Amino acid sequence: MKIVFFGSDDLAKENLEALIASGQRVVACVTQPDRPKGRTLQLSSPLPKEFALKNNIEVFQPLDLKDKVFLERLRSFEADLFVVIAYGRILTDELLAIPKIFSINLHTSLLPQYRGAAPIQWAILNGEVQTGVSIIKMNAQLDEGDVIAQKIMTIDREENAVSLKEKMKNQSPPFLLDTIQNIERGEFCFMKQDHDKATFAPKLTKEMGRIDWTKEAHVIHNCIRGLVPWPNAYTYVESKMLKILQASVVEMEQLGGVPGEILAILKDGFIVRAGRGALLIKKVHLESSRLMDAKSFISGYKMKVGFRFR
RNA sequence: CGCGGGGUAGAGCAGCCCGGCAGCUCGUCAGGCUCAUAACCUGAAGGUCGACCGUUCAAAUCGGUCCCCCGCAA
Repeated sequence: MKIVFFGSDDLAKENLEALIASGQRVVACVTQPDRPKGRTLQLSSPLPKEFALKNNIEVFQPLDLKDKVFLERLRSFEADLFVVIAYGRILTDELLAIPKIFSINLHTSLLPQYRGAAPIQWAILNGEVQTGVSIIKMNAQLDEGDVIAQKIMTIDREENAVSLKEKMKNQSPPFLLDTIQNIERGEFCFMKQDHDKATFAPKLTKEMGRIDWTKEAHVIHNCIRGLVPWPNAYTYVESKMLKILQASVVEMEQLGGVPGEILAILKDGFIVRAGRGALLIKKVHLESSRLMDAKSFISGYKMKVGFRFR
């Protein structure tokens, strides 16, 4: 099939790669404009762009999706299908109407749950034990289109947003290819989403990462797991921000101390009291320093039992 | 010219302001104590103080140039 691909991140790039490898005719790739990135503010390209160019696929990075010239160029490909994965913008009806069959979107949740920008992270933040990927027929409303296929995936107890996304990068391409083949053969149906059951996964914010040590240990743990690699769960050591990148919930019967206090220092980390339960902190990243294991942090900064994080 | 922190033993840091013996916690190795141990005691190994240039009797420390890492902001 003739496909126009829309996507901007690493998950998109994996799927684009799989589409091309499978022999589908990807005729164009639409992605976000290059943006300044990093400390040096150097312009950087979305991952799918690089990949598309290497494969001699025409790349579009429109600022305005209603731009007449852009729309005309897209029409001129006479594509069968638009495939949209983490493109980062809502497509208009006019755009969605261009392909001969329709436009599909691969979304990283079991819709109607977790519509929006950060479904992977929110599933973990809420302590879900399963999530998945959905392929829907797109309409102009955000993640509301009819479901064509879904794949369920489990979330392990120690899974974090990075490892879960990695799983999806591995498992979504075959799922996407199968689904496209089914569409090609006409072997598919639409399942309406139950809009009453819809939940939302809005963009993450920096503030969400601030650890409230009076919360239950597993809630803080979900925050640590769900907010990597950005914005991360963090607390403060005096005036310096300390990101906590990896931890596990510790079952302890009797807890002394107050929330945020270091209760013990062990070989593989240190234990901090939460509102209920405690956490074994394993990996941290102190402001201005680099990522380090918790034991190194304790060694270098002379942390002692009884120290209290704020 | 966006703001800021940093590079010192295998890891993490102090020392720099005010130049004068290379330090701390952890790890490693050897030995001791112990019913035992991740605890405790004794000892040891391990360094181009990011690189180069300059100042000085003397530079981790002062001045200059460059390289690399990180946080914020975007």
